[in-house]
Amino acid sequence: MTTNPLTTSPTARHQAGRRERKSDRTRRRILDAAADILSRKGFDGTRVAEIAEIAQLSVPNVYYYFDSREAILEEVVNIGDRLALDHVKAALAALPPEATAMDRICTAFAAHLDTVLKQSAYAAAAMRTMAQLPSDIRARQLHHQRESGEMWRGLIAAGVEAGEVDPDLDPRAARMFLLGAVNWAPEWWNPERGSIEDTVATVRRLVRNALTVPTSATRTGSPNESAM
Amino acid sequence: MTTNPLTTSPTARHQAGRRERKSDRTRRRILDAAADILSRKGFDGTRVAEIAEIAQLSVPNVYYYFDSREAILEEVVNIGDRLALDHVKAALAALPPEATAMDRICTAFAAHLDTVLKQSAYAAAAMRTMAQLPSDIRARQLHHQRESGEMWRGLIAAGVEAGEVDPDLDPRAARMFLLGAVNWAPEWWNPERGSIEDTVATVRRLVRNALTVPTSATRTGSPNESAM
DNA sequence: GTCTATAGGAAGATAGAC
DNA sequence: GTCTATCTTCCTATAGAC
Repeated sequence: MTTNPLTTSPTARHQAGRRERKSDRTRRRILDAAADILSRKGFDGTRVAEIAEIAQLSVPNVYYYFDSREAILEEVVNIGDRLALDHVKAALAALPPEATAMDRICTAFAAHLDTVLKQSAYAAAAMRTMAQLPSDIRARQLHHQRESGEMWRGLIAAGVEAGEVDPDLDPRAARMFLLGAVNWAPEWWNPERGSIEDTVATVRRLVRNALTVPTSATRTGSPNESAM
Repeated sequence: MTTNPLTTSPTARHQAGRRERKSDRTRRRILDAAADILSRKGFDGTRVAEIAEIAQLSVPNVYYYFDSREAILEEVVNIGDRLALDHVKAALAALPPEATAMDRICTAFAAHLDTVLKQSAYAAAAMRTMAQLPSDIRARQLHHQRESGEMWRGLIAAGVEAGEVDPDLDPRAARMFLLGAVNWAPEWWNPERGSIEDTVATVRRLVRNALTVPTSATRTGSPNESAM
């Protein structure tokens, strides 16, 4: 979970342990810079001149490595999507077989939060700019979104089947609300106000509470008691 | 809660029930268009030409009403912030005196969600572009943010004091996670996949579950069991 | 109040020398 | 591979007629 997130980049020619060529490192500096800006300023706010400045090269030099501004941003988003999914899958795979469905759900959200906060500006950028992407880029990443969607859906469904998740919750809405909670974190999280570990621990507890079947004693009336 | 959100706009000359002049209506069309685009495309993605197109007037005409593009967007954000806070306060004021601290918290989040989803593109725009705003605009809205911050902090604190909110949760992180969940909703919510009322009901239940002191039976180990 | 025409400048992208 | 110089397009904003 602490390995270099880009050794598995779609563009990496040589995989395992092989030392990057200078060209690859420059290309990567560009992507790193773009991911950083994209996650902070959004799609239209990400300027090639600023990417070049942070990556410490000239604007034309950026175009030596990429065909267009959009091509850079599309690759950032693709890497981010993949990274987020891979980290969640890796965290799930590391769980002992006796882990409950709820353990798996909490671990998945915790891993996703860890990714967008610490592991990868790419993932943060991908999550925070989804709606802003031009339609052609969105279309090309659709199959990828579907894969993540199915994973999250499956996790929650397993929890419901096991009787560990509150069956009165709309599974889709609950899933999206919790993903939103986590995807929004880069907006407010500040290392000076609390460590990543504490924040991740909070989200674990919050998710577990939120999804667990409540004891009737603590509830007042039906879920729809007052519509607003 | 269904009154026109802009009769209380900072720029409205005549308040209560007085009919708007044509000039005010045009001004408002511009703001409406800007709010819509801003909430979808972010600060840098909002173009004056597109505002003009949606508001059905020419670009120079927009500049007859506003000094600059930034002036439009700043007013949208200010209105949005105010609207969101006012709607939450109104919902809280409408609660019966016997409402518990947890009732108040759920009602507040429900009202906020209702605002960003249904009542106001202004509120959605304000919430979703906070981090993208130029620093001068951010500075001018800071006092406003503080007022909301204090309200939310107070609601949670009251819940903890009343013994209704899980004291093991970090209050700030929990508050920000739940606000994120709600602010993120415009990204995925779709009227065809579920009504606003159902979605609001889900968030009520989710928030109540998330913050309620859990029964020890449903927990496994300490909150920090596995650090990831 | 609303428009057509246009100034002025920023940003994406390319040419071509080194 | 990297740069300086430049082209082109798009966008903010203004001038000035109606």
